[in-house]
Amino acid sequence: MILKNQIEWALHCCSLLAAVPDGCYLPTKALAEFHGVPKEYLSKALQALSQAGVIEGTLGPTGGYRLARRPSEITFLDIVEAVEGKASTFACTEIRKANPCLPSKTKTSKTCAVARVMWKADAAWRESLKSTRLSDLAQMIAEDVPPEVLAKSAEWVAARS
Amino acid sequence: MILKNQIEWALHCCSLLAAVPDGCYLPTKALAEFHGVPKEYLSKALQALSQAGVIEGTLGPTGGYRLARRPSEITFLDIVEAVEGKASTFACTEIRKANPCLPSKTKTSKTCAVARVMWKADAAWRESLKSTRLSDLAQMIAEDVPPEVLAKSAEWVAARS
DNA sequence: GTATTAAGGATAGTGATTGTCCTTAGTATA
DNA sequence: TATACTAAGGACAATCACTATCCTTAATAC
Ligand code: SF4
Ligand code: SF4
Repeated sequence: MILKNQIEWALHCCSLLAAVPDGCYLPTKALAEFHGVPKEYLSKALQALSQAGVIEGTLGPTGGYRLARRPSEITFLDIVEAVEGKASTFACTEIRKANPCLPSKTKTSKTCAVARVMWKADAAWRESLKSTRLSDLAQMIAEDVPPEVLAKSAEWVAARS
Repeated sequence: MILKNQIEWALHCCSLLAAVPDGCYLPTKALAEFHGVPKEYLSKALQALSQAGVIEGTLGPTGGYRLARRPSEITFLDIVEAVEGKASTFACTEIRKANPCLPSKTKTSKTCAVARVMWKADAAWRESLKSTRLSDLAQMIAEDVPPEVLAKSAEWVAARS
């Protein structure tokens, strides 16, 4: 079980979109080039983000994408769920129904204990993702990346917005 | 992204193995029949659990599996990691390396901020799984399932141990 | 009108999950 | 000792989700 690689792409793209000047848009082409990933496929992830209302796109030359909200109002969970979906990572196939000791007049009791525990863990994962915002990420990156690289990247983005 | 169905099987099997009388073993055949899943494939999950030291098997007639430790010393995490592996659910392909503004003399700084956040969420998920033990599950099930079904199941298991 | 863009449908290629079959070796019982 | 039963595990094939590419359509700026 592993998250799709689009998750990594989406997170990085949102991080980069946070550097786009106000009122401007950054096209898919630039995002794909910056990260060295296929433009066509990255487009699918961006479409998912757009549908989820995390980013918004506009057409034409000068078109592209920008964040739909301020970085402080976008969480990792928003991005992950846009690409990966909101469904729980644990799927229950109700194998308890096969229990030979279960009378056929099954009163379909509430969801079983196993599923409840797994769903609780899933919720803990999502809660953790929800606790980090895009603005927090920008701050972490600012501490990691040398200022000159950061400035150059911002310039690179601005030139294509 | 979704957990493999063997996770559900493994959890249920461990739950059932907790009902095996002391010194006895329950064979794969019985576990598969009880849950209505293919015996051959379930066997793979049980082998993984065995290798992880969660359960232990023995050969011959009267052979089968039993828990390797007391239910209070087996957590959901033990079972999930035995089947699903210990690797993080987030894989980083280092796409930041493609950044055109990054000088080639990359000093491979520490793992990036994005990965750190994702790994932290992964850790929260595992921590939640770790907090529930097999003995807790038995208690939850005892509250959910009618006593007569519970007794009949225990009888069913004992007859095949 | 032309160039550029997002949106999205259609369709392969790839790889992991799922499932089956078979062999090998250890164990209990008669 | 012979037999029946078991776990362990290797070798596949089938299925399905993920990855990737290509193409069409519609909106926008110039
Ligand atoms: S017992 Fe729980 S996890 Fe198992 S099949 Fe039933 S609902 Fe699903
Ligand atoms: S920035 Fe982090 S998540 Fe992105 S490629 Fe680099 S290490 Fe991986």
